[in-house]
Amino acid sequence: MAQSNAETIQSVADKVGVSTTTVSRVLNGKAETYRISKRTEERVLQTATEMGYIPNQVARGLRNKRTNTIGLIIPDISNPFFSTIARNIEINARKAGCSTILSDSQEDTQLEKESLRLLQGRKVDGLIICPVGEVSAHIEPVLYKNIPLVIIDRYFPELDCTYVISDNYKGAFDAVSYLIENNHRTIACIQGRARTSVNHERVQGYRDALKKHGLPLDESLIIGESFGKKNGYIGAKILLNRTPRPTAIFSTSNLISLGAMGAILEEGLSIPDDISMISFDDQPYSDYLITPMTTIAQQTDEIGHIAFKLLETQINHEMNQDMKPRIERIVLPTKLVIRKSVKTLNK
Amino acid sequence: MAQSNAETIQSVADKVGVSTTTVSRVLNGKAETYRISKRTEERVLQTATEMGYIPNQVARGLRNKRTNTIGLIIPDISNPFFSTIARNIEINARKAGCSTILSDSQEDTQLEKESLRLLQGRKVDGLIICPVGEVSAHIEPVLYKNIPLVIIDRYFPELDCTYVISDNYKGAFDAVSYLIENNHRTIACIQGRARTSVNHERVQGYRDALKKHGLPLDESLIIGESFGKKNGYIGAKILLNRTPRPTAIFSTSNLISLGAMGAILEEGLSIPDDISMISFDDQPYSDYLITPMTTIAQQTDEIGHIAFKLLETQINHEMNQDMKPRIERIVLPTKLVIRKSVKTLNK
DNA sequence: ATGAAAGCGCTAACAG
DNA sequence: CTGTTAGCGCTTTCAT
Repeated sequence: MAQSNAETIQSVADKVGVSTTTVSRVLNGKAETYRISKRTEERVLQTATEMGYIPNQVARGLRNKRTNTIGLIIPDISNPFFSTIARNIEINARKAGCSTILSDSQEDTQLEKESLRLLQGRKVDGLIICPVGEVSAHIEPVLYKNIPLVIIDRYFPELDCTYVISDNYKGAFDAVSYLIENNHRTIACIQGRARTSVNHERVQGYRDALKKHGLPLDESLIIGESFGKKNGYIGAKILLNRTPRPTAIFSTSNLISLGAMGAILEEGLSIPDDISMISFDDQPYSDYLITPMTTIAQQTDEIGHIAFKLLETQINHEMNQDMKPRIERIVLPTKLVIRKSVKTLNK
Repeated sequence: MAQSNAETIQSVADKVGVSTTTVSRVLNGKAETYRISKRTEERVLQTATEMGYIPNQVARGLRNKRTNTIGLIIPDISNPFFSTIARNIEINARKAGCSTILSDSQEDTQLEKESLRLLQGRKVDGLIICPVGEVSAHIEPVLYKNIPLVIIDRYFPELDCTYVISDNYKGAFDAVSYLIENNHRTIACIQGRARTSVNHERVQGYRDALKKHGLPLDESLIIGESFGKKNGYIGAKILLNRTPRPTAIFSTSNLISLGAMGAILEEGLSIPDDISMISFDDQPYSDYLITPMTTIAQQTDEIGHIAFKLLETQINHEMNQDMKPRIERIVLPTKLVIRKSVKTLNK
């Protein structure tokens, strides 16, 4: 290994002239418990520092059956929505003395499955997964094995598992209601990956908002198949060439919106004069877009923070052989951030 | 551990009725080498699969002195510039059978130092660091210990170490030259974190472009102290209230630009009519900003890809006790992406 | 107040 | 063609 000549507890013990047991005890702060003399303790501590001794966590992990490591599976870490969550998870994990192994599933269930196996092999103490989200069968075994697990962003109704998500239904409902209140009647929806909870709930919020306000539902106004930029572009292209053209687009992700903006500009149209837009996911740049974007903001910081705390709880229960902590289902409220991308139409 | 009751190589061996050695050999694809009977091989393989056996990588790591793990230290994983790089590193690492331990240093040298220690304790096979970048003393020991290391984005002239960076000097030089060619004469520069190579070179590119075109250098037009959004806001605020007002701002990062845009809008000014802007870092949204931003694009995908490949080379040399591979200094060209944020002034 | 020895799960040297 | 044994670096039981 790169660090093959690294110091070991043995080399420290040799230098001080004590046993490895003593060194281990001192280094783990158990000098008191084992009534090790102050003098010995100090010498061990000092020698370890002098030698630049760094405990081998791999060996500790093997021995202790606890690696102080968590696994994090994310569909696309380059998406700022996910990277913000990842950041918060990592920062909280580290504060708790945990390292984070990152795995980008590239929105591919097969890769997600492999990651799961990989991380189990690495004996992570727990897992936080933002699943691709169409199927959950490969995640069930994790549950059976009692590996602490928290799911974020996309959940599975059929899976009895702690999760932290946004209130996607209400977020969408609020967004579309806002469009309707501004007298929009032909409202399109560019959806993301079908058969994910996130998409399902956002589209359901869209449907129900129309219904609640007594508007007809035109299924052909719901279009799209992924949360990516390209899908937004294609979706908007199609929608813009419909007659009558929708007066507003509800976009179910930040990247979809970017793609849709591309299409709208390309068609020589402007937001909100020719078409209004409202988008899921607030971003640092939302204020500075050609038309400052009215968005549904999610509490990304909180998602990461809460997810780790819940995982930590599970891990501690597991280690202490306590009975399993209760399954938590955290749904965080979203917030409508009104900017300039929605025009008030005449009645 | 969460997975305390997981299958081991022993339980597989027991079930098949062979020794652990045989199981290990089969599972590591060495059945041929050790001339293990086809029948035994098949039974081992099948039994392992049936039992859902997953090799314990912690134990393997300890035994093999190779963990198939790399450490990645990044100053802010929520910044899309870094998260794109991280994504490419993770994807390439995984292809090579390596897991990535992520550490967010939060632009804090002290945390970076701690991460370094942590990752060494975890016996990573190699490290990719995007350093905070002001000092390098804490990184030197890594080099002494012959731990494979690749530095990205920000490097240290005094450190004899492989790195992958962008041609920041030329990028900045090109950007400012472009402004000058468009007849700008009072050009401000909002800089990032002082005493980082990235900042130094970008500012130097700025200076030299002015010089080359025979323009005077006004030090008071160089302002700022971090790569963050807030710094951009403050910097622009100050610059806009100068008389005469600069006609253009060269912004040294994507986040600085966002902050600067905020200040410009707040002052009721418009880009590029009242003030031109050119910014380092191309982003998916650059096209859709209030004024589509003219940028210096870096090859973020390549940075991650190359960094991992170079690290892999070092790791393999290290493992084979070959002589050390040569230190590589990769400087990737940047590209000027012209959009609408720079106005051509009258001569 | 301290140490010897066993063992976490795995691989490799050596032995047949 | 297969198995026995030692040992990676650490913690902990048991012993003194």
